[in-house]
Amino acid sequence: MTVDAVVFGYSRMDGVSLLLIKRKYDPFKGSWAIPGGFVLDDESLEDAVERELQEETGLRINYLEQLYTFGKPERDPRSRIVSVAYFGLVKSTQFQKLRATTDAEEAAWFTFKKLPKLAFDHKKILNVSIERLRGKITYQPIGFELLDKKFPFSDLEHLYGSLLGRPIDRRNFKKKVMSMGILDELDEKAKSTGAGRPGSLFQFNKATYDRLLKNGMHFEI
Amino acid sequence: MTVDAVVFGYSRMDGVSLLLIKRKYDPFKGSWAIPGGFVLDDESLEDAVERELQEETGLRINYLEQLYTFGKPERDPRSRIVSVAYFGLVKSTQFQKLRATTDAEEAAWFTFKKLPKLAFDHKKILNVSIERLRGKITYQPIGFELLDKKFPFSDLEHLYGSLLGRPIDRRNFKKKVMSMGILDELDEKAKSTGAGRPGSLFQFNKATYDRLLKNGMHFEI
DNA sequence: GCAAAAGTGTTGGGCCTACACCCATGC
DNA sequence: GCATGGGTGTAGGCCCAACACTTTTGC
Repeated sequence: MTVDAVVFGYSRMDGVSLLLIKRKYDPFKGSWAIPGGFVLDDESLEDAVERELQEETGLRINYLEQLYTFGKPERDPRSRIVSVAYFGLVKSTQFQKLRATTDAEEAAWFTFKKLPKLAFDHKKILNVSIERLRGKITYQPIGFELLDKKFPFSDLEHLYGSLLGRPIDRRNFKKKVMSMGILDELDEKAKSTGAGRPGSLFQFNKATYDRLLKNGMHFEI
Repeated sequence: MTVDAVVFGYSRMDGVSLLLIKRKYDPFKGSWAIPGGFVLDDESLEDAVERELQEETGLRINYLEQLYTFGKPERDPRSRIVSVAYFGLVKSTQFQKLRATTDAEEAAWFTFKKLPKLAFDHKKILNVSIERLRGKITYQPIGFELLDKKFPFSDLEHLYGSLLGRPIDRRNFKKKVMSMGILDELDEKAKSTGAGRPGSLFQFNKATYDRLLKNGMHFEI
């Protein structure tokens, strides 16, 4: 029994990126792989994921959900190993921090366009994750988990645009999101990035979202 | 490592029902439980589910997908056992057939209103399944997997009505489903049930559905 | 003929899409 | 002042929800 964690991060520069580690031991020593490892006898699957991520990358994730369990008898060359894959998101602020420790020579972020070859069946696991992420952002407000606590509206727009792979109409998108009433507009402007007019900062209001959910509200982009 | 299979069936009489077995051995000997068992060393998780179902109930399922993996250390009193739960649907024709064999004294269908107390954490597994089923029928055409190959339109309507727990407008529902173009109307009438006018029979056209999917069609009820 | 279920259209309102110009800032 | 990105409103069309009477069958 192992757990693996497909962790996504986001930055305005690079768009959505994937967290990988370089394997320090055989099999696949030196290959890039999704972080993960064996589940201890007395820990839950979620605890195992968070422990492994902490050990291998030093990152603390912000959102975690179970993705899928991969159990083909031949998926690991050592022996029969079933892996429960999780799907995680980190806030943009955490995006830079990375620390290499005992189980991995290195950990790094990769954009989808510059992915290295992955160990085991991790490419397959990644594909399932990307599909899940793409699907899920349209009916659950998980996009906010990738942004800072306070963010300019254009960050959200760029995130959705890059994930959905199609241009988004700025006016319509903002109208739709704001009409849900789950974003608070702050009395604060983003600091200028050197070009263009700074926008207001926004903040996801989870309390309001939960309340609206209970009353039958339906998030959809 | 075990697998468990939450299997749903449907009949016009009883609505949606759940397949359970009576446990023949400890722990929970004599309790009703979701069918399942240990995964063999050289078989895939899916093969294990189908084998266990065949052994315990004699039923062959028509639709199977992975649901969730339950791995709390304390979920099984014997030892640390992680269970991959699957979610299955059987056609209405298969609904009656049941055979009790080696691992279970008995196997039977239960409606949600008459559920017995379940072994292990199976109640929790069931709840996740029901949620998945309710959610999924609105955006994937899995409802047809519960009906016969040929069915009167009202069966589909009753199925959706009972799963969604709200009345369905017959005219609007039929308009919507038929406009997707994934149902063929046959030159054949349902045999009379003793009351009311018999309706035409319909058949789900998977080939058409797959073709439309590729072209970006979006199933939604 | 009566009870039970199947079949069938229209309309009004709301929502979604398409679309372009001005504003604030840094250099 | 110019380049860059932020902010904003409207109109037309489409889709969806609401709604009731007639037809066929068994008894």
